[in-house]
Amino acid sequence: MSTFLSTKADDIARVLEDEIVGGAIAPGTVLRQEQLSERFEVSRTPVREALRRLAALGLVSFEPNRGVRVRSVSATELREAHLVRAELEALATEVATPRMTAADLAALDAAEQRFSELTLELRAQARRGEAGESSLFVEWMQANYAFHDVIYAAAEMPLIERLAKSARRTFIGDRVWSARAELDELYAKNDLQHRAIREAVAAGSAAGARLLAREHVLSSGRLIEVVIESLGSGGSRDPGWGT
Amino acid sequence: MSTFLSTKADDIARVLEDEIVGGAIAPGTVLRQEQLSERFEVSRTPVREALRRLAALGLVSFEPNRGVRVRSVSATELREAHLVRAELEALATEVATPRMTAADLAALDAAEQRFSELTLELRAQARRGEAGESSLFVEWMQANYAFHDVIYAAAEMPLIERLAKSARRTFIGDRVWSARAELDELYAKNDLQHRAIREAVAAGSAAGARLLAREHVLSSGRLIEVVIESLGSGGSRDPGWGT
DNA sequence: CGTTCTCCTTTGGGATCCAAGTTCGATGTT
DNA sequence: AACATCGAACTTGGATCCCAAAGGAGAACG
Repeated sequence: MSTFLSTKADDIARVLEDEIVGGAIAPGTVLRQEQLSERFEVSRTPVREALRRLAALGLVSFEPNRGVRVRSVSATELREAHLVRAELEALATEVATPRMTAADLAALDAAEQRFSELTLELRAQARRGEAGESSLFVEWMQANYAFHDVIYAAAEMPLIERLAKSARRTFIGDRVWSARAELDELYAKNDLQHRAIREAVAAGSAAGARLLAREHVLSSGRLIEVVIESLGSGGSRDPGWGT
Repeated sequence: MSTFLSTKADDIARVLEDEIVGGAIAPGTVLRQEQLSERFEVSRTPVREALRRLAALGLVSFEPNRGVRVRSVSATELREAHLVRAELEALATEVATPRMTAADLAALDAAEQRFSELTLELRAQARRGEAGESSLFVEWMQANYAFHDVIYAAAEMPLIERLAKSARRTFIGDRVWSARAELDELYAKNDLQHRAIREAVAAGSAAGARLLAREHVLSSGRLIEVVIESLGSGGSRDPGWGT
């Protein structure tokens, strides 16, 4: 009955990690050690350990004697991340297909339904040409991830799961993007691809599911690029580099 | 004229990283903070930061209040790592092919020649049934990696390079393995595959090179499994888990 | 208008110190 | 002999205080 142990450094790292990948902390932000130690009510020691971990994960970059900066992802990095994710998800999907249980399939359906609903909302907004609230977009992305998570879980490949998830970054933050009507068909396509994957998995076609997953990730990469582009010059500069 | 800056934590992390992936520090070893701080002549503070980084890279596992342990890779983890590497290298090779310059190709040839020589040595040893010195095996693996590194460099995909390299672990350490004659053909095959990849790249066949790279990594994964197996019960226990 | 030269902030790191968790051997019990 | 218990000796996680050195923002100066 050991109370689930964890060090403060780990706790802090987890919180910051969520905030960074979730976009709550904007790329380019400089993280001050003292400020963090106040916020988490700890000394600088565990804070610095947590920051080291984030640096190793590639989320922040250490600039010796200058501080730690939240890395921003450039367009090319984003493209590369999607290429990588496409391959990894393709593999995970292939492996997962023959392993899917009825329960897994049900979970997949639930995730897909949620995703489908959010997609409809998003499309409605896009068609009306409203300035989108990014919160909806973020929710949509998370529902998307939830769908893929079911597959990862079924694949039972911890390494691949870790790597693929580390290639997921919210690059949107809390910026508002002006939804353009042309996005509508891209959203619709995304949803259809999920269904196709679902059916291929249900049919037990590992090879088919694999190809579909690959295409899906690539195409969702293109979607992201269009969205980013539609953000205008919202991208923060800095060819962030570091540890 | 900034003298190339780096923190002690980073230096320590790099050294330990090399020693762990290179097998100089055996899996399962517990790293004592005080001992490390003596060795590197620093206080415990930067040592702990370095360890956090290694933990984030998955090289060691933190066990709160117990210390850090060098993770050992299980057979299934090894298999997974090779599956992942196969996909990533396939992608990298595909991307690299149209980008290869004459200089890159020359570098590839040089790496291949070195690899080829070591392969011959290794095969001779294996055929004679001698107990192999693991140093030769390690050298051979490194030459192998050098070959692939040329391709990574040409692909210019930093993320993929980082991920793929993190999936490389020397699992052999400095244990001695009894080379078995049956390994001979596997070694030979490995070398032939390198040549095939080289030729496909030279011919500018991205798709061909991709397929060859994938097959090659998978087959070299099988080779590793056989070698490991031939090590007998040399594997250290511990379903290493952690941060 | 460009160049130094301050002063201030922040970081990297050392030295102590302490509470809490772990290890392990000694002891006692059945 | 097998087992449970207890208490020291180690280690770790972390706090605190300290200090040198590296940037950064202005001010002073040419």
